[in-house]
Amino acid sequence: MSIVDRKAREKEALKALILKGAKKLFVEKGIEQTTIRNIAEEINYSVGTVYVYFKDKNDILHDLHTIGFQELDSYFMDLYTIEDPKERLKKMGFTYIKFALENSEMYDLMFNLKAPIEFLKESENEDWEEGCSAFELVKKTIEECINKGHFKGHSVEPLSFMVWSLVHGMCCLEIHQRIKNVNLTNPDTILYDGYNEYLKMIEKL
Amino acid sequence: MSIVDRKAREKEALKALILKGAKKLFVEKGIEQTTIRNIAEEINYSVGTVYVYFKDKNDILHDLHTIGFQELDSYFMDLYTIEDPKERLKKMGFTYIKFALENSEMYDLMFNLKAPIEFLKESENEDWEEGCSAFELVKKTIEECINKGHFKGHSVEPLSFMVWSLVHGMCCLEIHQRIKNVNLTNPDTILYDGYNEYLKMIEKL
DNA sequence: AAATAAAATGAACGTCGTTCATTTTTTATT
DNA sequence: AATAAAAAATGAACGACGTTCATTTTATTT
Repeated sequence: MSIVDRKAREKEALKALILKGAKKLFVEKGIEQTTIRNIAEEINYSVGTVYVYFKDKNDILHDLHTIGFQELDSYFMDLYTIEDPKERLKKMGFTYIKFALENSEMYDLMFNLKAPIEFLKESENEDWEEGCSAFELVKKTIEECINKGHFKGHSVEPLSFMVWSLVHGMCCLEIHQRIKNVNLTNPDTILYDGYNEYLKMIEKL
Repeated sequence: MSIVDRKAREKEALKALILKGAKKLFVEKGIEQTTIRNIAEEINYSVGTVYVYFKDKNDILHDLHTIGFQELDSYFMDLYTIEDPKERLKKMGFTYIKFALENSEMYDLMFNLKAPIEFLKESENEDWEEGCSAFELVKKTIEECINKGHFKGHSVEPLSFMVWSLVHGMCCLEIHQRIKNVNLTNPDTILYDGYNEYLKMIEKL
């Protein structure tokens, strides 16, 4: 079975190569501007080959969105050492924003674009695993806070949704260039200033 | 000059007709799925005619995004009768979410899509007027709250940005189908529940 | 009625995602 | 080692996209 195994490995390797090339172009020139032909050319394969390994463009985008969540997880790694849940929640917001700014195309793909969700529907997949586990992390942290006596009068899920929305909203306004085009007294620090308001808010909850 | 005037009126009328047809199709089948050919067919004109009245697709999208802000303004009308600024801020969040849910394609165009911002850049326009005046409304309301003694320790602009981000984030997660695909105990009421957390938070600030 | 100006047209261009008959390469059999 | 069978890779071709512009149609002026 060694040949069969090698074939399987090679298939995986080429699939990974396509994804690697796609991601490079996404970061370089944006998702919208990246075509299947670009990707094929980037890795020196024909257009048809891409379609041997991926059903369609949504398939590629879905796989890349999964990779994005793995990268977000790696950003979150440092958080696990923080004992105090409230401190962890604060830092989580910072890390989340940091990820979004440093990987804006991937962030858009993960949380805004239709492609990954459409792919889930087409493949009749149960639910959005990547989003689920990410949200679980927020919920778990907030639940710990509540267990420690914080956030009196709040419910875990709705509050988690609100906190997620808050940082997500800041990231979206930033990467979609909606805040730098609004007249601000300090446009360069607004994200940092907004995050500080978030910290103050957490303390008051 | 009556003929010149009539010609000008007719030009405006046809431009409005194109925008009307475009908006109808946007709502019906989504912005991504709407083509210039569709729009031309919808209003019984040729493709070329659309390009006589609009520079390109971004031009149409920018004009529609402006119309969207006018519609958002009409949603906000009721708010002006509310004397208490904190009450107004609360209702503003509700109205904002209501608009986003009832006009999700327009909302996406106004606050997420690249087209309107790209059009601004190409036309070397000063800044994003529509976004500015909308943000001014939030800032003004929050400033009134601060003047009345609320939100101690917070600054107007950063807090305005945070509040905007909060409701914007909830709207984005909803219209991009990211919350209904996350395992929730009450997926149907999460937006309402999240908004209630927002109300509680406002009270604690 | 003829000449001029303005408006509308749709064929054509290059590019997109996608398909699939064909070719090339690899593996299995004799 | 030669041949047959299977697997992998290919790229021309299709329909649709945004966009352009020489041409035709309509409206206005002379």
